Amino acid sequence: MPTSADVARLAGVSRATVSYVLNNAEAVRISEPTRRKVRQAAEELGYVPHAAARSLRAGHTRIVLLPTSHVPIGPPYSAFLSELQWSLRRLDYTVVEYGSLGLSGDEAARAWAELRPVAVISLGEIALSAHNVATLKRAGARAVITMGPAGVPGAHPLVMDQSEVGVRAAAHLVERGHRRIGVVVPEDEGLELFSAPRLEGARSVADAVIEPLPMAYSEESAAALAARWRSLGLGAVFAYNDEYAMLLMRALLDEGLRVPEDVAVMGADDLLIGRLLRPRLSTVQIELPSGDHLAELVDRAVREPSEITQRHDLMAAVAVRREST
Amino acid sequence: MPTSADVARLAGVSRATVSYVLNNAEAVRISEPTRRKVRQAAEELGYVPHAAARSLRAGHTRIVLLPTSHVPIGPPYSAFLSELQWSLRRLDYTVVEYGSLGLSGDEAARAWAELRPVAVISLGEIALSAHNVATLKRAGARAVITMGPAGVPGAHPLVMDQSEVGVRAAAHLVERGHRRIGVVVPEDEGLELFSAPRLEGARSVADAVIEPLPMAYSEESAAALAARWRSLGLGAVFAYNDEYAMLLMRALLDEGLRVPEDVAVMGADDLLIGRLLRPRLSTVQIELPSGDHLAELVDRAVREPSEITQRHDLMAAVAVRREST
DNA sequence: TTGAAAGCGGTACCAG
DNA sequence: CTGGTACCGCTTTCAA
Repeated sequence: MPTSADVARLAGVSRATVSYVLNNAEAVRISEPTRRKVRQAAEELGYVPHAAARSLRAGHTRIVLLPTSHVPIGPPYSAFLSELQWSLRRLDYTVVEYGSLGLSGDEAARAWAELRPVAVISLGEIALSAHNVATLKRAGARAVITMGPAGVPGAHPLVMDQSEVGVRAAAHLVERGHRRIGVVVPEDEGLELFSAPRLEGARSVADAVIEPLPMAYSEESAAALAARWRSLGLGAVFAYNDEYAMLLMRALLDEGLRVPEDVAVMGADDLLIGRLLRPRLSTVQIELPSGDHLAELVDRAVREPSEITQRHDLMAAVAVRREST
Repeated sequence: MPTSADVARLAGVSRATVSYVLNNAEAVRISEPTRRKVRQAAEELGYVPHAAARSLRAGHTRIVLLPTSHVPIGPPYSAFLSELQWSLRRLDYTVVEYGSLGLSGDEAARAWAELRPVAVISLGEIALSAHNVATLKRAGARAVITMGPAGVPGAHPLVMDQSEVGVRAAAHLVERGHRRIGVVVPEDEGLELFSAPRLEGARSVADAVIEPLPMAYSEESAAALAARWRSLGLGAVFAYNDEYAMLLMRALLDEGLRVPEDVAVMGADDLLIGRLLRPRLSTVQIELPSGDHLAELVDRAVREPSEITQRHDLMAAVAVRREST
């Protein structure tokens, strides 16, 4: 691969001049003929600058690190994430997805710090300590953003509190006269990040008696749960999200139960599949900020780290009654 | 941030020794007391090596670049992708997601090359020319893998040919006695990468007369299509994937049509939602390789670029009859 | 067994 | 307006 020295040689100028021309340096005036020579030489050689060398010299990168677990977190969140990536890209950041499953907070912080990211956006898969945040900051991170339920000292808290979803669901069911409420908890690994707070949220609602119901994402598991439904004595169920809710509702209907007369069913995330069956599924609708919005927040934090410190609440949840409750 | 020089100073040794100790260099024998001193100094300072500096010196990176468009490509593919990322991470690669929407092949190749990735895995959002592949190779890419339907000269072709899905669907419907077949084509932007080959595949089936039917991912659009269904004179429909199929089937049932008597409905991707309605949805099941498998392929290509050159076929598709056809 | 020093590719200061 | 040069942090010969 040709370097800037090769370009300089071919153009008959110095490396400094090459750098000035190719970066459109404002501070320095370069004559038009020279500019042309340099550009043409670069073109001819197929010169491409070396990002690592540049950021080594600059002392900072444009990397935004996004730790990922490989969990199917559901359409609204993955849409949000990909929008976020896209928006960051437009602001000229380089998004690095760092699979961090199984790493401790210390290990993760160290591994991330090696890349000297200018910002880290953690969804909460990894529990970061204040010390970990400090490590990242020392390594050049101008913003460490956590999106879990808990705030971490030193980090910018952008709260995405899933417990609110559980609260809305349970409150809605209580309002409609139910006391004993089942809450489906996915057995599938990795989903606790979402399911645990949702369960806790439901538990926190006054007058509700909550019964956790483990269930896997399969027809068989749903059928098994439906088969023993009558013995549970539950008049209502909040099923983690719309997919689990639909799976369970289908099984309950097959079992001969009437929805909502015998059992009220509530989902979450307001997915389109909730409208495929009759009765239509009641759900908890979630309002996520746009990826653009968060990207701008990150950008501002990077440019002016001191400015943004207060806690931002990112998520709103509201119950939507359809026909299943 | 402390550098290796700081560690050296604190430990009372040279930078070279620090490097040897921290990288467990085999070629050099360092006394145990020295090792301890160095390790402790590094620990004490919270030293974290600088990845960019290291790879600048080494002359190569461990970056695998994954261009992304921000399109909802559906569960089986996104599961495959996240599994792939995870497997690459385990092989000690750094996965960089590069949002490349709207870039031309030339622009994309240039932007990617700046990072000097050791491998590029393109899903086919960007049409790469042989020249672009050459640019990437010159920039240090030991493997350029394309997963679209078409092979690119110089790249390792890993074929994921979506047209096979259309072929299977149409063939299944023809086999069951249908001639005039509607094919739902999503209006949603970005999905042509999948939908166009699926349509073409269906078109290629002998004895089938194909009618493309644009439809958006919404109840309204499905209802509108269902409302004019009787006037279309189609006995069967292949609906891009299970989600569109379910949306349409729901609308057709609401319209008073019987499935499969009046109209046979076929989906693709074998999603769980296909089993929520009655009749259960017939579908084209797709067999994707495991992320592990592809990651190993990439790894082998990186280590021995010459070895792998023949075209790998990654995807198998097979029609699964349930009750809707 | 350890240290000195060169150099990876760019950028930006200071001279001329 | 352009060139020389020091330096970013790390690895790796080569000498001592």
